[in-house]
Amino acid sequence: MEIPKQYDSRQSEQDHYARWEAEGCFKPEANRDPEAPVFSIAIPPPNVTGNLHLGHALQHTLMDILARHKRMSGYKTLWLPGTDHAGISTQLMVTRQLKGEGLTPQDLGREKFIERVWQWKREYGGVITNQMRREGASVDWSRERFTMDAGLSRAVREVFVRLYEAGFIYRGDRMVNWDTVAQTVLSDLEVEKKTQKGKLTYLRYPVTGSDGQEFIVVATTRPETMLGDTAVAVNADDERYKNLIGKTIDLPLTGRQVPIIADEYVDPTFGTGAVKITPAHDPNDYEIGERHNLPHIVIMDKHAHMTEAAGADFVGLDRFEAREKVITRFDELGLLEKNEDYEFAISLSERSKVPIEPLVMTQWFCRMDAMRDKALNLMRDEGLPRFTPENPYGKVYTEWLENLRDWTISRQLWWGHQIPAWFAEDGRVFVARTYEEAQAQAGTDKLTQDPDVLDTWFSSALWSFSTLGFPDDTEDLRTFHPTSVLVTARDIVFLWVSRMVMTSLEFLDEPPFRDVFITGTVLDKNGQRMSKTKGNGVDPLDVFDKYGVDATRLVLANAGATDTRWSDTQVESYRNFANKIWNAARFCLMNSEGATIGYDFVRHKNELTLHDRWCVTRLNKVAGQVNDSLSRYQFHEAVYALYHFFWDDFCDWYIELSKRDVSAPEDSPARREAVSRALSILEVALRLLHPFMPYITEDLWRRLPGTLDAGSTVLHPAYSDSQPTIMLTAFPVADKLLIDEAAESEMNTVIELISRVRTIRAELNIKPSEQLTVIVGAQDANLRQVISTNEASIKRLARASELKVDERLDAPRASARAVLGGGAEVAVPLEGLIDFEKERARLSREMEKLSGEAERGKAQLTNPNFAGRAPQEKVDELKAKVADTEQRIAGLKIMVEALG
RNA sequence: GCUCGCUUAACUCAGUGGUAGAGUGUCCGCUUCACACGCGGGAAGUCGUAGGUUCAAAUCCUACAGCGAGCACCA
Repeated sequence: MEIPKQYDSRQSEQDHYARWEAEGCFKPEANRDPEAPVFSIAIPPPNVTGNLHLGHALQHTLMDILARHKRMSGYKTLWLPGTDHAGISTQLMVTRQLKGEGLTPQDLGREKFIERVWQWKREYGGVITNQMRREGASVDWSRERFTMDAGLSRAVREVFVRLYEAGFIYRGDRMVNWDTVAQTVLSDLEVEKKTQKGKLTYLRYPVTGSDGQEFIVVATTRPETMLGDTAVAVNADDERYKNLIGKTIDLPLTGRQVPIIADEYVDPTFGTGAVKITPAHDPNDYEIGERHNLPHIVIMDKHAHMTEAAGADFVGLDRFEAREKVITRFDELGLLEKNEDYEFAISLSERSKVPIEPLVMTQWFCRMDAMRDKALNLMRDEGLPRFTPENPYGKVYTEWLENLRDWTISRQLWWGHQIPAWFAEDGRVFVARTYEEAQAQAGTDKLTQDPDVLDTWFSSALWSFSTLGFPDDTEDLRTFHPTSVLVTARDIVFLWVSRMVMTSLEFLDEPPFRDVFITGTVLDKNGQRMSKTKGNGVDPLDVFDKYGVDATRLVLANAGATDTRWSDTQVESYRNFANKIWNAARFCLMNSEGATIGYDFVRHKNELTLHDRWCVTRLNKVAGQVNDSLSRYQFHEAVYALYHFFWDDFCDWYIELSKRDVSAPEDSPARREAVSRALSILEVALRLLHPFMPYITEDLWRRLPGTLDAGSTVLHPAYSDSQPTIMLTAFPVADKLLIDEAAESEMNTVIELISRVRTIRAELNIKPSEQLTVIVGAQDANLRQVISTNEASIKRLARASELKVDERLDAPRASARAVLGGGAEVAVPLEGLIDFEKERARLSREMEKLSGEAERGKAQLTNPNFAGRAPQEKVDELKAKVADTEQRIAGLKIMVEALG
């Protein structure tokens, strides 16, 4: 046979993906059953500038498992791929590229710049999608979407116009988060809080008319903003300041007098109980300013440089330089009370990592209250979307929605969806789907479009339906929406998940998905988040190269919703598993002449060996478990069940026991039958494994005899006119006719007997080549029957030349002994090898252990409370267990006596 | 500050109201005709601490400790 001894994952990863794609296996149209149920997933579109990381690989693996499982189960399955235009990061990236050529975006102008971004996208935008092919992702590439393509842009304009017309979208002046590096406004969700060590500076403000004798002291982390103060606020109930309310202070360095006002916001117990108010540069101060009609003095520009309003001494300074200078000046004036160390939370731009500057600006906003309420109702009335894991996501989702504020949707960028609003020369604004429509509305062609673009998440919020053809009423939209499940990372539950729910309810009157699965986070081996800055990231492609895609997928499937520390040893163990699968198949194939798959275990029920019946039972139970686990998104359960079925049941027992028949004479029917059965079980196992390990299963499946024959394939009926591929076979389900409980318990007896003998061998250091005599004593006739019937199996795996079975254990004194369940006893005569003392000690130790168990069991049984209150089933269970244990103890006692 | 999660064998993690499991590692023995990325056998855990509920708690409840996450933050 030309099959190599070791599985080469790279080889099989090369061969199959292109064919699957070319033959249309990923397309829902492959399913020809008009009645087929539908399963659809919209991919969380990765950032087009990005490279694949393990977080993507995790999400994609889980989605692919679900998609392949449903597809094989006969669902018309669509997994729709695509990428996101990622406004800020893409623009920054291309800007950086230009910088290398000594150019700025302004040098190019808007149009040329955007062209340049598209050029960049054409060149590098395919990186991540090609990496997805390597993962084996069964997405329908013919439906790939990009948030900036024509269809999605149209959906964005449509939604914007409708929301504007409904009064949800408005343009207005409000305090916003300004990113001084990216030069754009950001939404609240794009701002991250970080605790930072800094200074809390206490400034003395002289009360007007007190001749520098009376001060009010304020504390601040941003002393430079004092240049824009227009009030000092105190709490009306604060005795210390009550008499000052209504007076003014002389604001140092500015020559201004500003009022002392009373506001509830001020906490008298914190700091000095007096707060400087800078309405133009602080969100809280802004609110207070609104309440008291305070003037705004803008002392900082969009680059965080001081303006002329800050005074001649400060104009042009950076905010941090200004801070130092203010402190110095106060010190010089004797107005610096103190400057103490302080830890506080600072707002940083998620993207630029620089402190956010709160500024009052004219921006576009979206009112969220009405849409929010629909989403909250959906959760309250129908419990949708259903989050897995339920905690904490169901709760934080709801809480976040309840506290939702208006959404800043405009961005001062060039790359993105330009806002469909046009201004006339007189300042009037016209919102329309097209320029022509705006012209018609305005009655003039002297219109300028708003230069701003929309938040990238505005287009992402439409992703579940814009990708399917919205606003047109397409067949795809009718067929595949709502999608079945969303699989995504936890950091975008608010940013994306909640917004998709709101827009979908608003525009389609239905949720975008019923289920949301939130994946865990892949951490480094020390439990740290992987990040570029820390340099602790693991590149999935390296892992694929080293261990194979299939092995990597198993690690990720096993992680599921749980945070997981990445370790090579885990991938390695699954790489070994893949090799195990390879070699099990290799064994079957090496003997496959004249054999075929598709053995009918029901029809040949009476010809089967015990291990056949047992393995088929296990196989069907595992099929049931896998289906059940996947329906609950418990990926790790499915992986566990498959791993242990394949390795322990199929390889360690079934194949080992099949070897006797498989090594029968070449052309004997017994041999062909045995190999056909093994091949058939293997074939079903490969199908069960396929969603998890697509490459190795396809590779091996194609080598099995009979799989590629048009007449005898096991393709799912819905795909009967497709080319044979394991992808389109029927996913196995548990077949009651093939579950044989008696076979399981009989096989357990055989396994226990063999294991006991093996243990004796190992403990007494008997050479594997030594053939033993095994003597069994059992009162139970059925037990004797089972053992006799499987004599050949037992002899083979216990390496025994002789097996004697009788009602009583009749063995020479010089024997090693052990007890089995059901009152059976086993002895292995070992003349000259038995150290009677040691043997007695060994048996006594065993006896002690069992005695302890029996004692505890009996104590429980005699406890009237237990007998009275525990369910009968549990009582019976324990009774049986104690009886068996006592039987074993009795057996051991006799054995010790037999040693003399 | 609030909310949530985690704490089980040396390591990484499953798990369940009824006498503790896996993988890796470790120890012993193996060129057993698919596989040394393997085969057979073994050792190894007061299931974070303290209470409570229960016939029975590692599992449910309460408090505490440690770790982590999210949200909100007071100048």
